[in-house]
Amino acid sequence: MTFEKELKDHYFHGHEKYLRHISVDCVIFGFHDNELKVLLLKAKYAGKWALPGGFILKDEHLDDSAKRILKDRTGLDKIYLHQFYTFSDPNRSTKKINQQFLRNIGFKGGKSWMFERFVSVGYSALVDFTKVKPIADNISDACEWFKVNEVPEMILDHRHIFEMALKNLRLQLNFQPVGFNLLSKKFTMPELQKLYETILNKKLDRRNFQRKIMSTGILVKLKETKKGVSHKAPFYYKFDLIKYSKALKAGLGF
Amino acid sequence: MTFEKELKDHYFHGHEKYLRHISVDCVIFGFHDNELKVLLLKAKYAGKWALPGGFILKDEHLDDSAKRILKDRTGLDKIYLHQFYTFSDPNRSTKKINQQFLRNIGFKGGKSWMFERFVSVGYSALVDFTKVKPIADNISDACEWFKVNEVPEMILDHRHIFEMALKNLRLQLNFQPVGFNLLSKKFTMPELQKLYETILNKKLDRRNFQRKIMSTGILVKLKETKKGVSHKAPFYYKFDLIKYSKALKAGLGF
DNA sequence: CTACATTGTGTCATAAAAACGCAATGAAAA
DNA sequence: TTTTCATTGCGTTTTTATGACACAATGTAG
Repeated sequence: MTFEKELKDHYFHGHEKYLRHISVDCVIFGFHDNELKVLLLKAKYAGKWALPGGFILKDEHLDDSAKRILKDRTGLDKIYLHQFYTFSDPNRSTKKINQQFLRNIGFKGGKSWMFERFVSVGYSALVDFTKVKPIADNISDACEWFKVNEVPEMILDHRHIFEMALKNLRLQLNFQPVGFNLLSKKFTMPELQKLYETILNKKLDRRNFQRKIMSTGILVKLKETKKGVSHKAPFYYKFDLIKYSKALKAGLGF
Repeated sequence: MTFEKELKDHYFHGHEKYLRHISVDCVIFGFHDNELKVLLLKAKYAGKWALPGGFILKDEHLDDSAKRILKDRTGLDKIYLHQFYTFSDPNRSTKKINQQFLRNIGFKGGKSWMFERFVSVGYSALVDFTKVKPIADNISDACEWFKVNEVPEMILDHRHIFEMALKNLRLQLNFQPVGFNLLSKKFTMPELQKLYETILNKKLDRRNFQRKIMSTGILVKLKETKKGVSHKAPFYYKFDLIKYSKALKAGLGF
């Protein structure tokens, strides 16, 4: 099938395959250059950026939809996604956007399930920036990381969805393996501290942070130090996953 | 319209009024006799208990749906509802239940939007037990409070939904006016402590609890004491709403 | 081989939390 | 009327956690 034919099929027959009125949007966080980032797609023709989102197969758990959608739209695979909120403002209609989109690719309007109201379920994920290679799908012009403090204009209520995800991330910090998911296997103490500072949006005392995080027992100090820094080389650490998961049940206390 | 005609209309024309595939379920908590309780409806014919739930008008925010549904099904009005999770297991089908229901009231099967898959959005609320008079609607046999540790068998995944709501309540305790919503205007210190103990599911030291809660400044001690207890009479307290809402922004720390 | 930015470890003062003591109270029992 | 008893209100002591800061150690750049 050609791209145009596929699209037309999606607009006029997609409701045979997908549930009406329900969609999923994913907020993907990464950490790189000591900055928290979010992964966005540039919607073709609309010109604005969007969260990777999609629709629900008729017999699919939303958790699985989120995984599939993320894979299809960005290439990211085997990512743990976490549902955080459902957005149901009746004005969050994709009708105008979708009609515009259809016109742009040469179709006249008509009736489509895609013009109807959608309630969107928000999922978020934390990924190891260095391990993933995002690839835009064919209805997007680009797929890029943005610093969370410098997100561009987004379609619909995607900015609101993104902000809720960020807020939720703060609440999760003490109860989910946020550090493990966002950092590489091994990392330095300043890197971990910067991650906490970014998510909590406040400065922490370097020495007190070290004492507190080490007292939880979730870290193992490695023999290896970071090379190529023009000052005292910091040690690498890794997570003790067993102690980490135990500690998370009670909460870390940051 | 007669009851039967209304029902038939709902089954075979409801989709013209409501969104397909989406529903709302409400978990209503109350506190009475030093016990946390949940409000359930007894589904007619099914014999099992259920959370008060319902459907979404085509142009309605889910927050408003939840309010409307709660009002219609239990009589509770002006209740602050809080969305906590969306349940999307593809097996959570109401098809069998609804077909049984139709047969029981004398209709043969057929095709109905009510037989299709539903994704349900969970809302929870905290109400002053003494202030509300729950009234069952006409598709329920009863509307009753149950102790959270003694909930009866429920339809579908309603037990799971209820348990998620209870779990969520624990997280809210430090950031939402849980005490204010669940207790009467005035209350004693042991009552407040019991509420915290029930929600947190652990014993607290009476003296340390008093000191900690008073140090937050959210309570005002009244002159009045509780009458008719065969031991030292405890004082009544009320919330200082301004200080309470300020303190909640930073979290109470329980 | 010195300068420099940064790390690793430690100390001290203070605040918060946990554990416990005891007199006061008010209805019920004697 | 007096005593009993469960419970409240207010306190103390001990332990633990937090915040603020000092200083030596280290790896590269100049």
